[in-house]
Amino acid sequence: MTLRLYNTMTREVGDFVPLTPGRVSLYTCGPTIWNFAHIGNFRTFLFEDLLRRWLEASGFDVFHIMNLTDVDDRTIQAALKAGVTLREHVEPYAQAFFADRDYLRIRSAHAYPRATQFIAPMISLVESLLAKGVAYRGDDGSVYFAIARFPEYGRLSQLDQRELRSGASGRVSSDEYAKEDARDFVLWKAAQPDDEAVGAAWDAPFGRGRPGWHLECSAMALDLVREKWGEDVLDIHCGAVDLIFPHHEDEIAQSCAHTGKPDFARVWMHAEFLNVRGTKMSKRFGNYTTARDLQEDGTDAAALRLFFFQTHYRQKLDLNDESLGAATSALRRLGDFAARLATGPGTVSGAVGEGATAELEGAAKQLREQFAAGLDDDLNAPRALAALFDFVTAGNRALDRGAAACAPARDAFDWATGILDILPTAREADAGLATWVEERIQARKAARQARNFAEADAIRDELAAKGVTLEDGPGGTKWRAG
RNA sequence: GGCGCCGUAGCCAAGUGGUAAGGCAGAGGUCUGCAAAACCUCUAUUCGUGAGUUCGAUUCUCACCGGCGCCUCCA
Repeated sequence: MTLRLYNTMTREVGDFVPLTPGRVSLYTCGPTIWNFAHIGNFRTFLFEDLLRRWLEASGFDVFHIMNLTDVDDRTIQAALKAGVTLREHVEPYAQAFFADRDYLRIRSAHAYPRATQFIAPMISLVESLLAKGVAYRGDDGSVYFAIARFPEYGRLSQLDQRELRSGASGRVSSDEYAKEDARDFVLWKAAQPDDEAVGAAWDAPFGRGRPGWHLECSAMALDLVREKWGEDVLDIHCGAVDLIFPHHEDEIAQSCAHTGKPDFARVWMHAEFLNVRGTKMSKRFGNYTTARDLQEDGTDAAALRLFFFQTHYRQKLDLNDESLGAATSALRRLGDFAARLATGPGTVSGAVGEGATAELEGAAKQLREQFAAGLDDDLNAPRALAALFDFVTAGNRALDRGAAACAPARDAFDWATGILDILPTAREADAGLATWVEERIQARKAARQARNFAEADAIRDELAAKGVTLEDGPGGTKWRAG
């Protein structure tokens, strides 16, 4: 089986071949830490988390970099408004992002570079581009990249096939007069009073100022990958679809003009948006939910992961009132099965049990194959999940028939659920509640033995009122809260 | 206006040139004192509409309808 990935550059799914066999440099555009990230942002980060995990599960040594954008219009304006320095404003949001990341079980990247920590490499990059003649100093003191001098410009977004309508997005700022061409983008912005006020200006040979947004990714990625492996091309570069143009297009222009290499990244992958009733989730539209909102509502992070993974990453996904609830129900099914597999008998004697155990082992083998086939196919998590649920059904059936919860089944299930990381979060049971529930269960047991079912049902109702569900099984009565 | 994506059961969502995975919800059954969980069965003759290519299309082509995204600092 070979991993195949969709490459935005070629608009095709192809075999993934890293620059150097066995290892992968993965650069993922991170959040701008001017505020809390919303779960639309996290859809992309969760997709990248799965990519990272699957690459590692496939045997690659992955070097994962995620930048944190700490200098841009939004961070500066927010700091200004709050009356603090850029650094002071941004730090709590960086910490909040890490906390959200941990809550959502996203594996930590190996590096979280911030633009302000890489001023020197960015200045070098600008100097290189100036020396090569693809950048110029505008009348306003800013440094711009001259698109006209980089013929390859537009390959990623197929710009050659389209007509740019300036201002069509309605998000264009006004100070565009200093550029030679309206499409040129800024590499280094001449310092403004607002920048100075929050400590967001640095001296450079070509004038005091601050880095443009696109510059940071090129400079940090090249710097870190060179330091790590001595390379100047990334294996995979990810982001959400809105970054294809202009962000990634501009990164390519800067980086390739500098390195002289045909590619900045060998594979470009982009996640689709999370929509809310048809419109993309966005701070601008006010239709957003943050990770901490979900956490406060008691949403299991695993349910959100499951919800996201049930839709392919290149497909728009709509969040509505029912979607998370449905994922929570599905999660419970997985959790119940996990518990059953973990506590079930390890060995069973007798022909019936043995036949069923063989069946369970067969299902486990199929799980491994189907799950891998799904993820190998451009990270088709919905297919992988279908394989997982097929295994749950087959597993329950086999266990019902007396199968032993054998090691091959446990290992395959742990492997698959571990890669997706979608088992319910183990909850710290409230000690007082547990004691009370156990006491009530004993009382009910006594009532049942006395065949006083009215009393037994009353106790069950009493527990249900507290959100406790009972399950009578051969091994006694089990209970579940919430 | 340019470029691109999407439209599959009540809801969410895979998918293939040869006749529709999975999840949620729902119905019936087995088990149970009754439940819960689990298991079994059922729930799209059909994949936005129309036409075309083909022995055959949900899957390819065209048109149309509907939704969405990007078009210079939005994950």
